[in-house]
Amino acid sequence: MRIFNTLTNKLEEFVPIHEDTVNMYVCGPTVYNYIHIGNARPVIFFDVVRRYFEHKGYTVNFVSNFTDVDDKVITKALEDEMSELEVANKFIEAFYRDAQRVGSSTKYLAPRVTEYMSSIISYIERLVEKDYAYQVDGDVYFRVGKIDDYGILSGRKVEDLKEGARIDVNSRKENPLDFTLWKSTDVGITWPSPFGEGRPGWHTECVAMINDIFGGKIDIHGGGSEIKFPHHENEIAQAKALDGTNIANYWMHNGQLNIDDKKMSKSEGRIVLVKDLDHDYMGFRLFSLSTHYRSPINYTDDILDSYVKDWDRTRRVYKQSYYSLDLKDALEVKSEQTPELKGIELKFMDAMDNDFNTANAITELQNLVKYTNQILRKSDTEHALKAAIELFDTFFRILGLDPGVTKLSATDKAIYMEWADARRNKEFDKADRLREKLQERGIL
RNA sequence: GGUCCCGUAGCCAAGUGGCUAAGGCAAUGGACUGCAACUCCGUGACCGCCGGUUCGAAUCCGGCCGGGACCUCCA
Repeated sequence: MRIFNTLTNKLEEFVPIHEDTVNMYVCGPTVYNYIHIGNARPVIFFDVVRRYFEHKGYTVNFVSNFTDVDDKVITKALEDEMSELEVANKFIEAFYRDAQRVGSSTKYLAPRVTEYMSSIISYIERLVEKDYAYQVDGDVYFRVGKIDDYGILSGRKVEDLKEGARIDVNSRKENPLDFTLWKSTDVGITWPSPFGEGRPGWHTECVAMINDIFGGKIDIHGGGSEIKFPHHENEIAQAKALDGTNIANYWMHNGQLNIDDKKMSKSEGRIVLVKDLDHDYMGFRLFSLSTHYRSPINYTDDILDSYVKDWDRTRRVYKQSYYSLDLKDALEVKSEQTPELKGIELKFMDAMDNDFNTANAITELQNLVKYTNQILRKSDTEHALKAAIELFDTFFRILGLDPGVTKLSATDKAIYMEWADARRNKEFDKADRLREKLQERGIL
């Protein structure tokens, strides 16, 4: 299985640190608002990464944090006259709801910054002890100049960065590239520390948590490409300062989601929240996985609509197959693999093995849709249909898609039989009434 | 200004040196059908432009045009 490692910019064969286990960490949201569809992209993609590793038999230790202390959280708390904790709780709850709506599992470890304050503080202390960080009036900054290959992840050179850096007149930093580890402040929530009252900068939480939870280097560190620099670069710098590692063997970054070919912008009204997607969550998930994760993806209502239709088609054939067996009480029939199904399965897994090429995997899902529709039109295909359903189940489990189909009740079956009889007897008025009933029940 | 990415049919999108360039949506012709819906079969591409490398390029190199990201809080 190959993964594109953004640390080396190469496709690399995946070799876990511990056999049969994948330790992965994905940078999570800052919880000061409802998540938008751009936030949902890594939530969906890395969920699929985990699902695929699990499909391959790995135990996956998946961790994704909540940044619950930060300027934006504090500002929001002041605006809404709530405590930071209340703001965080509100939006963490909303996050879980939205994540589940788009089909992502929320059963993973989700540490909060506020729960790891002592780890973060001691991490900073150790950086100071090793002289990789310095204190100025209660602030603590990281000394970027001490890291030889700073810029290794984002492919930047320190000289280039200096040219682009803004000149901060009141800077207390030795070097404009140095970043804040601890910020002295009296606005909003603060914690006592050896450096004074204040709160941590953004860049230390992830490394401190990874250190605490995993006790060292992990297999995969993921996140959006826009936080490659400076956030992930700074994580690497800190870890390198403390123990000389890159924290993770494989770095994975997903591309951005744009709206109308432009970056999302709250101020320009170009933003779509997950909670406002109405009921098109599975269509959105399909859309989100239809472009390779490293490429940018463009959202418009029309584009989403075409995937909503595609998903309708997919769940419809699944539903029809399932019900056609259920109506004959044949759901437990022995499945019989066909060469076509085998070919579809192999190509699907090949695509996933090749750096999680979900776009090509979805093509195989679509091929499965077409093939299943073909056998559905033929008679005496129960065994192949059962195999097709099983393959759908596998694909759905890996991609996190849920067709929401369950067994028919005795009443459902009775109405269906009555409808079939009425049609056979050409009692069309009666048939139409029954058809309507079946449609209401979501069976047709 | 610095660093980097992308440009494939009306729309979305795979493919990154070699059979007739996947797949979906839309459109359109046909089949099926009590009417619908669904479904099936068929129909669509001078791969942004110009030049180069090569026996051979959508794929590699150079230039141009167009779009975008990061460098600054932002997933």
